[in-house]
Amino acid sequence: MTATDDLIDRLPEPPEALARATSQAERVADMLRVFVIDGALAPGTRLSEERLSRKYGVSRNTLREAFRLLSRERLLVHQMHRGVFVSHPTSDDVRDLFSVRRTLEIPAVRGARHAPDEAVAAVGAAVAEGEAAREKADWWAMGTANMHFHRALAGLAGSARIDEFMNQVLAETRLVFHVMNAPEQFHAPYLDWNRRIHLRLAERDADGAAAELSRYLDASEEQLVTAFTVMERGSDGS
Amino acid sequence: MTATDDLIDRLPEPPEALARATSQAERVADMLRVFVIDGALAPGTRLSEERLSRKYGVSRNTLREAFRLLSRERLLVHQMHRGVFVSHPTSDDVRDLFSVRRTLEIPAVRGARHAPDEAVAAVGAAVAEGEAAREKADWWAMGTANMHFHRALAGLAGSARIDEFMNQVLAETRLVFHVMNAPEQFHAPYLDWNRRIHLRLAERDADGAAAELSRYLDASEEQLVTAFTVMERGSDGS
DNA sequence: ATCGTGGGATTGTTGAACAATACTTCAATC
DNA sequence: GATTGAAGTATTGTTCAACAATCCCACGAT
Repeated sequence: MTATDDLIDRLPEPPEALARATSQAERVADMLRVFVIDGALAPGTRLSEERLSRKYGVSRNTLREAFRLLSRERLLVHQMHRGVFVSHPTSDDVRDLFSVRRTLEIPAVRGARHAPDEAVAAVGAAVAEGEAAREKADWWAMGTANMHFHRALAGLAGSARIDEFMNQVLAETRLVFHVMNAPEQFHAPYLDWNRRIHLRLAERDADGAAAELSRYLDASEEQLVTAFTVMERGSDGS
Repeated sequence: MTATDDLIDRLPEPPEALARATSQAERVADMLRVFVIDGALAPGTRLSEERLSRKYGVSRNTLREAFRLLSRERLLVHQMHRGVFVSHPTSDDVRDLFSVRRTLEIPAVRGARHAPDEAVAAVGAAVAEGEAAREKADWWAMGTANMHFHRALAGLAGSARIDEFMNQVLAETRLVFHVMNAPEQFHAPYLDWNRRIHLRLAERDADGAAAELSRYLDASEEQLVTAFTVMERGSDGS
């Protein structure tokens, strides 16, 4: 045990990125994930193995690995011998997604008394991001900011697994907006709500923030579900 | 629209299994999952693609698809150009797992007032299963029953996504017991606690049940983390 | 209009090949 | 004696081509 060893031991922890040089399949999955979330691939679209593998110059096997990853995130659904399709959430899914969000977000906010300041600051940053997007009337960016806001709320829990789960849930929630044609103005009314919630958090009024959030989620779910059922009734060819 | 159509519309919903004839990769994943959870494959073990594919008569490509599935469940970890290994959770993971379980289970129990009777009955069934296992001094079965108990608690929330997430969390929790050598007696003291929680639930005293559960989780985490840190200190060759 | 029955297209799985990377061994060096 | 450097070896990453299994669609028979 020399002095050099001591110094090396005191070096900072390795950045997470070091562990994983990304594989081709993951890169393909990342690309497709963006396509799905951004709506370049509409819900219900079938993803042909042959065409995609030719288009992006990867083998079918690699592509299939990417499909598996995204299926696990519920962004794609895989049907035996039929192929993979972009998920097409139903109103039941919407209800389930909100149920999950209530479960994750509200306890996280309520427990925010013990959350580190940076976590609360992340919430504030997302609010600011949303307001900046509203200035520019950039609806798509507003949706993204809203996602970041709720991700930051869940992040107050300080759990890596919850963070990951929440990411999936939010990605799926975004799909819901693509299923309905009227996507992004939905977020606009909620911006002020976001700011109120952050204000409470900043004052460390966790219960107040949680109560606001609860009402927020109720209202948002209500609005989405009604819009959704109307749409489902309409597109149902009976 | 004939009378026949009417009758067909009224037929029960399709059983979930119908949608998915299982693929080979999924079957392999199912098998490996059991191996990992039951401890036939110790944490840290490397899974050689070549040997496994020869042993089980599947191609490397298929095997790799199975690996991806299990990696997503955190039962295996994949390192580029090194292979996949059975996960080896740390005490940090234990804390995170309990954080998740608190987040999922406690709200589910607290909201159990509106849960259907069958969901509460499932909790009772898991308690009975555990007591039967204790009779026979079958520690492994007791662990399984305890898993079922907590899965049933999370099931009170009535969300498909939470059910799935909880399943993963519990599978991972089971891995934790394999990391420590003294695995299954840990469950024994908690059986009576389980029964108390179910009793409160049956009386629809949701808050009381949630309070009991909260104490349960605190105690269980405390016990596991201490055992774990002792062990980590020991195996750390410094 | 409904029900079989093909043919055509797509996915499921395999096996082999080669490239890229990590591990091991051993000699050279300080 | 311990560390470094440079082989060779083993394993994974990715692609490709082939064939089997299954689904979809269109056509014709009832």
